[in-house]
Amino acid sequence: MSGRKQFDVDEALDKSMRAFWEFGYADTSLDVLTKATGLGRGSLYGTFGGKNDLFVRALERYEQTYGARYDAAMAPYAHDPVKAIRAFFDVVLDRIEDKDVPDGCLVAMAAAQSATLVPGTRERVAASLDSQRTRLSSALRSGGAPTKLARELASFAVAVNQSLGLLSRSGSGSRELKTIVTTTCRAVEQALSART
Amino acid sequence: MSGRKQFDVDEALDKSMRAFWEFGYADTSLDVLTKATGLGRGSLYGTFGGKNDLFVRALERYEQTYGARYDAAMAPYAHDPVKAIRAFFDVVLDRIEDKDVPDGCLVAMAAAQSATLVPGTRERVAASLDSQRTRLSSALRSGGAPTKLARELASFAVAVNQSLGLLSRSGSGSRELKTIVTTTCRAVEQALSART
DNA sequence: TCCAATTTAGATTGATCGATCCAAAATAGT
DNA sequence: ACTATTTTGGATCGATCAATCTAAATTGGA
Repeated sequence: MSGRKQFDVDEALDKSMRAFWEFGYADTSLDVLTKATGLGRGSLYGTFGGKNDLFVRALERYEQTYGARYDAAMAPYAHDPVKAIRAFFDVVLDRIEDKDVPDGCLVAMAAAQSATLVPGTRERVAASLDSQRTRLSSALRSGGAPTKLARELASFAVAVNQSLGLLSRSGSGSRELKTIVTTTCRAVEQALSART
Repeated sequence: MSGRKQFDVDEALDKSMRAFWEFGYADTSLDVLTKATGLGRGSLYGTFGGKNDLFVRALERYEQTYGARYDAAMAPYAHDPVKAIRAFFDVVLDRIEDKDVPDGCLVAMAAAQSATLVPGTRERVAASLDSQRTRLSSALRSGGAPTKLARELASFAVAVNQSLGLLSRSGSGSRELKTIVTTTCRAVEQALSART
């Protein structure tokens, strides 16, 4: 081998992301990572740094990938906040039902494990949650919701979203998750309409 | 020492519960447990069996302790479902603010770590979530909600409750948690009133 | 064609894990 | 007072962890 990488870095990152997503940080051993990517330890360390660096990269990739999907799904409903929220949750439900990808949500997983992550990484996860709040909040505001209410409802929706990721891990069926989403969207709708 | 235990079994269980609650299953090593309880490994194994047995006992203790508080708090509102739900969440918020006890929720923690628990324990956690759903559902029904709606709203409230435990772990302040609870209670209220 | 540069896979290291084991300690019953 | 019984704390075991290191492999440039 030579001065050229023998593997696709992006593909390796994607496979690492799925491994972390499936098993969480602590239980994704380097053995799991080498098997998932097909690479040796040397290649992983040389390319990404340590395990935590790789995890942060995976988080970023996750945020980027699904952040783009959220934006795309919500874009058509810039002045219909309820539909925007519904579109947001539909992306989430689709992802949870997607057989090609692990259950749950990488960010929810990371949040639940905050206490045992490498110190700096905890803030990284919190930032990820915050960016989600911001996304939803601005979607609601662009639909006419007052700032304070938009923030409250965004907070609320992010909370529900986290629990969807968590519940789908502990045996809840997609029917139950859908019911929760429907209830949530109704709540948002009524909160907004009560306001006008 | 002799045929009599030299320590209070219940106290040791309580301290173990708090350790699991704070660090989660995987990151509560036997070293942590021995330090938390002040006992040696021999005593822990002799009294409780292995680590997983102790964890299950801790889960049961948690469920029993807070289950009783939920019941007590909701009892006065047998025919006011909205107030009952609010009382439920007030217990949760009180617990989260309680300085004597770790952040978050042991069940939420366990649910998030389902994938890496000893196989039989996962079902135990799911059962715990289910008992919470049942509790809320019957409180709603006794307040006059139709069965199906009661189940839906109970599911919804359990989901929000899980996320409170999760968010409090990843840096959300109690103000944000309170807002989420308020939004949730409003949602329940409106869902119930829309029904009549 | 051959060497320098770089990647790679696997061996290795020190630490930590859950679990087991054992000798010392201490009381209850005789 | 003495012995049998049980508890106790620490030593120890094999396994696994993240991380480092090394030698072989490979190809681009001279």
